[in-house]
Amino acid sequence: MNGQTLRSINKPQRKTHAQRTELSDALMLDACIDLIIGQGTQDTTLKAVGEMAGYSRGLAGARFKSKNGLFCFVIKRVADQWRSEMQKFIEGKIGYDAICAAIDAHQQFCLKTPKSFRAFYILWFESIGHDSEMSQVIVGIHERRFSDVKQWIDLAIENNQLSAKIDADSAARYFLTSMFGIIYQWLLNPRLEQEISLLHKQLKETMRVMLPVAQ
Amino acid sequence: MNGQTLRSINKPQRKTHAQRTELSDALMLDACIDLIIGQGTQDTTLKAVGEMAGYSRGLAGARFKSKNGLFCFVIKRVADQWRSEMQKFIEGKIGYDAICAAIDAHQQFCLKTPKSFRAFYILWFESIGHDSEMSQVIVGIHERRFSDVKQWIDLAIENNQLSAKIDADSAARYFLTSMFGIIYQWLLNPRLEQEISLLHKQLKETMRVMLPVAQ
DNA sequence: ATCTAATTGCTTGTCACAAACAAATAAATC
DNA sequence: GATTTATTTGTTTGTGACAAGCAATTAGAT
Repeated sequence: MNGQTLRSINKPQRKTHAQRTELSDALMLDACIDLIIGQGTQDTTLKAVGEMAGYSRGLAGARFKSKNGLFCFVIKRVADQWRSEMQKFIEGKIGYDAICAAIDAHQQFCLKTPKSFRAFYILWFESIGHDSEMSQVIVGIHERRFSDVKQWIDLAIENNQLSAKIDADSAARYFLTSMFGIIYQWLLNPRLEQEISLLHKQLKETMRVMLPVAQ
Repeated sequence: MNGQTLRSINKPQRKTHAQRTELSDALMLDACIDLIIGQGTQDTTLKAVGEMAGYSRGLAGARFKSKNGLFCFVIKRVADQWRSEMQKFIEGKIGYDAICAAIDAHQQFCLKTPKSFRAFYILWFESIGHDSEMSQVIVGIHERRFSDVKQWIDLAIENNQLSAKIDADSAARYFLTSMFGIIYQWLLNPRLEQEISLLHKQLKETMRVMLPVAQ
């Protein structure tokens, strides 16, 4: 972005409707992430999001129907964006390699600390307390991730890289569970970089034990 | 409780001031937990808590100053209650035994699913999104737990039960991190009892590897 | 191409309701 | 009986939600 945030760019005239919504969506996404990080979800208001994005107090509400709707939008957008970043780390890897790559990717994200990553997981963990649409979105993403990881393991077993005795289901679940534990620690105190990096390393070792090679 | 909830017991007359607040505190605690479980924290209002406890709409606010204040109270109360329950499982155990006992205790709680346990962790994870007093309380409890676990390990090393090479700090951190991962999974879907029980078992095995015996 | 009608983005006005606080009442303590 | 403490009631402020209106873009007809 070169120091210049999206928000500060003046919008030229004559836009198509699609461009208009695309722009305002992006600006409000940006504003919402900043607000969540800066003052928490509780104090992030629809009004503030709209105005910080350079629009009226009402736009965020009109676009997303509700505060939960806005947060759902944020989660979906960041999840998509994040998933495609993740693909670069994984490439064609499977089995233990893929898992290590996923761990590395996450660690990179934690260190770089893009605001969106942090806001995403704040919303993620918070959704536990609201029985809203957001929970559904979260559950969806969660299942998608689970089947990704499971497939990495299954493929490696088929490929004879990993032992056929492995229970891919429970290994995948254990992996995701541990990852969420680590992410929670990072949310709690992102400054403990060394400790978080060690946790990632320890998880790799655990997964190595849990995923013995064939024979 | 014998089917009869605290809330339904008629309060006899003439109580001391201490008894009065103790009673209303308990009733509101109970009501708040039920509301959190039933409709999430968002829709749990101070008014509803007061009235469900059998008082006026204003009492919860007057007693706890704010919604966050109420939630802090709930967290502190349940944490204390839960910690003393935990002590029964631990008794004098140290080292790996103590950790296994703690895992067993948690699993018991997950299975029995007392409402307070669930409400507690909902508030716990949710506090991540609010930069309020609650975060401080959570961090405090977290540090207390950490030093407990660390001490179990340190004592066992001093006692020559566990290898002196162990880094108690990082082992304790890894343990707590994994536990939170499991608890999050349980919050997400408490019905997966078998899977959760397996996760606990797997964590025991990991900790066994991470805590080698002396020699 | 150009004018008009319909659609869509965005703004403003308003209502309901919860949090927060002030002030009043009821009960216990001294 | 005076004072303190628990509980209730009254009021303010601000947010979410929605309805109605305005402004810009799009589509259709001539």
